[in-house]
Amino acid sequence: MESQTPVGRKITLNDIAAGCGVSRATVSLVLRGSPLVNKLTRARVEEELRRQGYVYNRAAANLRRRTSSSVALVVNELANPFFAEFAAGVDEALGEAGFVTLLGNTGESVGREQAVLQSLIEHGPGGIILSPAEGSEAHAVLATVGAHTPVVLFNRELGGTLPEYAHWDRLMLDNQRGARLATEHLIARGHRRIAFFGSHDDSSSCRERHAGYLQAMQAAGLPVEPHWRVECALTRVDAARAAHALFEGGAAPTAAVCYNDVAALGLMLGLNQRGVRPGHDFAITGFDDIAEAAMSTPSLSTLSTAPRLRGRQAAELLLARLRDPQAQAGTVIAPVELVVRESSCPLS
Amino acid sequence: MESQTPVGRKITLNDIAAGCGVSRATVSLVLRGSPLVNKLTRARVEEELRRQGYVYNRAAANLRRRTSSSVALVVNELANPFFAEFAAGVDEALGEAGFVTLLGNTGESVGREQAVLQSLIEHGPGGIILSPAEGSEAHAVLATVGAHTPVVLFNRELGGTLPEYAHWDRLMLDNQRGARLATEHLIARGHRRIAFFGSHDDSSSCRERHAGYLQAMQAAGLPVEPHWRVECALTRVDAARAAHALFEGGAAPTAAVCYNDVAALGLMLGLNQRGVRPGHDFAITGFDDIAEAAMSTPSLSTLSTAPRLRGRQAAELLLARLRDPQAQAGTVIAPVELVVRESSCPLS
DNA sequence: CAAGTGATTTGAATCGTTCTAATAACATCC
DNA sequence: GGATGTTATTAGAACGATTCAAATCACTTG
Repeated sequence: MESQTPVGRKITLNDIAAGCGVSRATVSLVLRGSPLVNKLTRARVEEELRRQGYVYNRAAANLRRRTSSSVALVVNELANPFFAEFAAGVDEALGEAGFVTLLGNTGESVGREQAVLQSLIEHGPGGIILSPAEGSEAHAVLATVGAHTPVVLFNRELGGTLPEYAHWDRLMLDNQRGARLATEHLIARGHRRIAFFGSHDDSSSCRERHAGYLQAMQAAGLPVEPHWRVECALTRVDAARAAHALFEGGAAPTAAVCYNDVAALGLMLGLNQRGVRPGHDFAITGFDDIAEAAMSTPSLSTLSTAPRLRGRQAAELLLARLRDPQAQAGTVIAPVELVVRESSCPLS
Repeated sequence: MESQTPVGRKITLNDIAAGCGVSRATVSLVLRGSPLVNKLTRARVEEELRRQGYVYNRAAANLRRRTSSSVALVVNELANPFFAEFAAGVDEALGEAGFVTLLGNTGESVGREQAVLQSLIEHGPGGIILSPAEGSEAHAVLATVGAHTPVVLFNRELGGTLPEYAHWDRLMLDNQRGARLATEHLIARGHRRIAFFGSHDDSSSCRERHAGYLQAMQAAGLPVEPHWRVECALTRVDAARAAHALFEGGAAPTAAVCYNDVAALGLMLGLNQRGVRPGHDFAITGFDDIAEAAMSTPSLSTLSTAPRLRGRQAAELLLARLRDPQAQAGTVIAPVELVVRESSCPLS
């Protein structure tokens, strides 16, 4: 029967060393599989490790080695499936590399973002993957994370500008192109009065998508009415509420390019409440391709972003940076792909 | 202009102490707001802290104090909105208490669960909140986390039994009662041939829900056909695929109690593909009340579990345990509430 | 003025690792 | 036999904080 210790102090290298008559240093070498140690000693030590139920104290090791084995992941809305998938991807890739994920959720609040970053940075993560809250400012973030910890920005830019010495990497989606593709698609289906729905212009990704939309509209020589730009918070409930604004004012749109899938699904709900049938009387596109997009009725035409893959990619970027801290900072623009489903019906 | 340090070593207590001519001990006292230190010294030290841009090294402090300021959160499927919400709730409550969340996602794999727990435990979390993967065994989990780290089990039981010395708390949903309520509701709406759809019997929560269903059926004197129990993985896609099995064999059911919302939404999709209209020709109930439940067409009748609140609650349980490690281990059964929407139509 | 008091400050040990430089034991070579 | 390697092992100082006992200082006070 293995001797287990139901209660008592934690086992340390000293206990093991004492337990089999070698020095602490030797045990440490065994732990890290050094070739310097004799086969027999190694076996004896390993047996003792098992017997006493030793567990490695990585925090102590990190302190001594001045390294880190964690990465902080700070997202603006974990409850959004896009970010949940993203987080799963990040955690997966970090885990494979032997890192652990420190989670922080800001709920789209700049204040909480500050608090969360502050708390996480004190735990000494090797780096930070940050999807900023709307309205988050570069100088504020830099002030709390400091210049020592590498940052990968995901999804959104920060407000203001970073000093040159902070070389932060970026992983962004091809927002402008995506929104342009969606708009062109709706135009090709015969729509001429097309709205842009959701989010706020505070967010860089929103501005980019809006720009793509405008680009396509202008290229097609189509006019754009002011009341075709409706802002809302990124929840289904708020999007449903905001839907009605599309029909107040002049000529009502027959289609909408939505900031993302959550906004699009909320818009569908709002339209249904008005008796307008999405995918029938009104065409809609989303952005993200979250799992629900394929499953909703009507299914949602959208831009696929492969959030889990993006998560892995963000993790890879950070790991690369940790390997080479001096490398030139880079921006990766992840491609997006138009997925046509039922919601982007032709003009009836 | 504040002097910032774009590059260089990390600032420690020693730097601060040297920088304003006091001892390391004094600076430490200032940091923790001790009343022992003189007002003037405190001011001088605080100024220096700001000037040098000091950041606290919580790992070092934890090592010395033999405490922990982190909690590991291990979930079986982060991409499931139910768990994403749960995670957000956990992180929120832990953050308020000054703890940081170490994330681990197992993707419903017992192997990954082991690996994830192993890696997390080495970072010395104060405790673990675990929603086990299907088929996870008590003795295996205990062996890797050890008896020193308190655990709160959420949502599912582990297989096998725990030794008495491991007093782990539990936060479970009132699965049996919930499923019974759902079934009784469908019976009250006139259904007599009711299926139980989704998940696998490996999972304790699934067995409990199934038991609740059987209980209601028996109480109403209704027969249960074997092919009315259809298992599937907890993704919409697999649920949609599995839907067809309901109609193979004898008398087809007119309603289904689903293991959870994801299964229910997938079932809807599968029914639509067969030309059966959920909420019209076929009644459905879910479990969890994820955000999409209210938004789907038809909207989904389900059992509300308030996942974010459960997350907070799990965190509270763990924090209470950290405050009093010797307290009797407890099991909390969180109430669930039937939310009637469109999907549970009367028998047509 | 010696001793007592309260308010501040500090030296040194410690947490559980890693790592450098030193030591020890033993074989090899001229 | 002494110089030279080779191979295994280890003592002890870090890492960046906390903490306790002890020291220092400025005042009272009998």
